[in-house]
Amino acid sequence: MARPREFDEITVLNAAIQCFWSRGYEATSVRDLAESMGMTGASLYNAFGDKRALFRKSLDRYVAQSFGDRVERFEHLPPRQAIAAFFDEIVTRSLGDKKRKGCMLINSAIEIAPHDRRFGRAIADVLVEIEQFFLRCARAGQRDGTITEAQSAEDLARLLLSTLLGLRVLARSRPESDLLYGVLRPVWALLDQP
Amino acid sequence: MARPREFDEITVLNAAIQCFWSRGYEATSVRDLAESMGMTGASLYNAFGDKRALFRKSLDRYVAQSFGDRVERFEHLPPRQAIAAFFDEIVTRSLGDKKRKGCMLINSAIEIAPHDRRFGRAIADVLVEIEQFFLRCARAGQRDGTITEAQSAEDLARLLLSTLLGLRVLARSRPESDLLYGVLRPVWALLDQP
DNA sequence: TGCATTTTAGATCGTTCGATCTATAATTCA
DNA sequence: TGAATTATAGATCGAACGATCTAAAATGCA
Repeated sequence: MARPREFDEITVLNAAIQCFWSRGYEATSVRDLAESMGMTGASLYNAFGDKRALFRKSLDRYVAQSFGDRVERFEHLPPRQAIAAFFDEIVTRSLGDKKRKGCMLINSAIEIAPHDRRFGRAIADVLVEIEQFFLRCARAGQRDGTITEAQSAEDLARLLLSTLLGLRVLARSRPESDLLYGVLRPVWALLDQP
Repeated sequence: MARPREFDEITVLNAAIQCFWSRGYEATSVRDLAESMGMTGASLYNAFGDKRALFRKSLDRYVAQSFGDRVERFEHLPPRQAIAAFFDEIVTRSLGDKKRKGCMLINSAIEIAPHDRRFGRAIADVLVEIEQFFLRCARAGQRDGTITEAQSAEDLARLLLSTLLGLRVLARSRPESDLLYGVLRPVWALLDQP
């Protein structure tokens, strides 16, 4: 039919993710994006619409890759272990995050969710998905006796979600091992209490 | 000596805080600021230096007003009550925050701390101050028997700091009463365990 | 009352922003 | 092979950006 694209959509989208992830939405210019993606501005607009649409596509892909993949890898573990593995990976990645990019989802929740209804809804929906992952773990753990029943599974899931967000923010400004593991120790004590 | 200023520094700084607080640093233009502060761009630059210096002054004043004032009001309470009052106020304010501005300190920790060494250090220092407030409360509560000794005061302070950040992020995208109080219930259970 | 000093208002600096235009190159289908 | 379609490159659009300049206005001190 027509001339084929010279770029690979996945490759250039990964480049866009890196831009938005490390600098945020406002501070990333279309010229930054075009250069990093190895294409001209015209091609970028032709392929993705506008800056906002490209950001949306980048964020969707980021979420699918990071959170979706993590759930997939851990969900089949024994529930108490799944929670531990999930947070261990978060802390390990945070401590190794030299550029302090943090989590693109949470960065976006702060920077643009409150100013854009569509993004706000999309991001809130992902937070609900994460909460529900924790809820499934908490319920299964309560059933098999590895997680306390002193607190409702719903509240435990809420605490774990809040802890995830707290760790991510903390790591962006104080990526200290003692601090991050220190946050988790009381949480583990709570999950494990009789 | 010279012509006196026509503006009140506190008044215009409060206006600047509102701008940066609701829109963030990058998305706030100097023209936005000048109009909200009721002065011309020239006066703004003459009085505050540049946009970055104005942001710094706004953030310092915000921190002194919000966190400093809160510590002052709660620090003399019985320690367990001080912690409860602190978080009750956070949740109440978050639920009543129609414009979802969140916390300017935490928004800044995400948006600019990683990209600016001076800001990063300043913001990290405030997070340390907050942690130390929680640490003083935890230690005093352990002494008077109102807070568990099953966890170290240091770890309890870290958990409370993380919970504060988590609640603030959560509230910005899902300001739901059940969710925020649900995060806190297991934390209270942890503090109160024998 | 003039001189020195500072703040004001308004225009404007050069740069960069997101976005688009034109023209050319590359492909499929008839 | 020619017509139709789409992607490319490079120039460029008007608007907005942070920041500055000039000149007028307002003060204290001599």
